[in-house]
Amino acid sequence: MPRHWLMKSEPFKYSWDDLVAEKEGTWDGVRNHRAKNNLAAMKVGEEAFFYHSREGLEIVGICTVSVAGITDPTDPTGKWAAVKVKPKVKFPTPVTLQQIKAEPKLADCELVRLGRLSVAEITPQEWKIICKMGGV
DNA sequence: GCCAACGTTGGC
DNA sequence: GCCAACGTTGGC
Repeated sequence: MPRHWLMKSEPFKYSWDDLVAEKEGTWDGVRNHRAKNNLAAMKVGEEAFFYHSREGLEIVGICTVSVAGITDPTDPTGKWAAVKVKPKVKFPTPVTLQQIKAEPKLADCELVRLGRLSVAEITPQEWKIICKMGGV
């Protein structure tokens, strides 16, 4: 059973459009153990929402894990994990944080509960609801 | 090994 | 720009 994820990025650092332009992006720079555990658990082919934090505050699309279980190239100690992702689809309607908080079924997802977690897991039910809200 | 102080993240 | 939440650090 593939798991689902949500990855946060600040759009002025690395946005959805940047990922699309690059075709494949390395998700690195994570320095939080819980986020790292999520990164390390990802498998090739699993899908993740791409969320814009600080600015936008919305899920803008879905990306697919293309390379899993690599060590973070930006980390000199080699202790942190990273993955590579490819853009899959852009949401016709981005799903905002307000919408997620307003939906009782989504109100206790990791994204809302652990606001500062940069890589969160999404349950299959939450995944379906958010896809529908995004118009996919 | 505990806990207070401090730094960082991210929503508002 | 502020502040709450959380992680990390360092003194004891």
